[in-house]
Amino acid sequence: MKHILSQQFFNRPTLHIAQDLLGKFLVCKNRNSSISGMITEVEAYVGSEDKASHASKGATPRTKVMFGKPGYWYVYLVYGMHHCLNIVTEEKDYPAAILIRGVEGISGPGRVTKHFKINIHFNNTAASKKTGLWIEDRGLVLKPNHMKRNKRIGVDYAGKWKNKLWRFSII
DNA sequence: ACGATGATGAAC
DNA sequence: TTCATCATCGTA
Repeated sequence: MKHILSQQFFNRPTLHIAQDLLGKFLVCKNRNSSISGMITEVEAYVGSEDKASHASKGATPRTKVMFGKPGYWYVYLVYGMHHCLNIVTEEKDYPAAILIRGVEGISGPGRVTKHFKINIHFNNTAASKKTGLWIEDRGLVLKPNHMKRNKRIGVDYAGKWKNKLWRFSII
């Protein structure tokens, strides 16, 4: 009862996927090591209109991956120091992604990438066993009352979009 | 409360 | 080519 989330899993409405990702497991594997952890907090960025999303500026060299196929990683360097890991969602040409903000025992997107040793080289690669970084379902079922939704963090510049309750976490 | 630290995108 | 900005974190 353990399977890797497919590209089709990510070709759905982003807010649904975001909630579904809670309780799933992020796995990073190479020839020397294997690390995994339960996803506990995510944040959604949906569409070109979302001023909090990098995609609101259109497709640029950095953001074009958000306009690509679902199930691909979007990794970027923020504040010159920390990497952020996102999974691209929804059909090609519709820009959306979900930021992995926390896994069990690790809180904060910069800490997640540091712990999993995820850097820019994963950008625009598929979430799959082949690339060594994927998300899997281990049969864990969360009850709705064990989840909560809140405003996103670090997007105070985004006008009305800063108030969207698009951050989901396990209580 | 604030500095670190460098890529990014827009303006010039 | 310059410049402001930034989906953060550790230290104070």
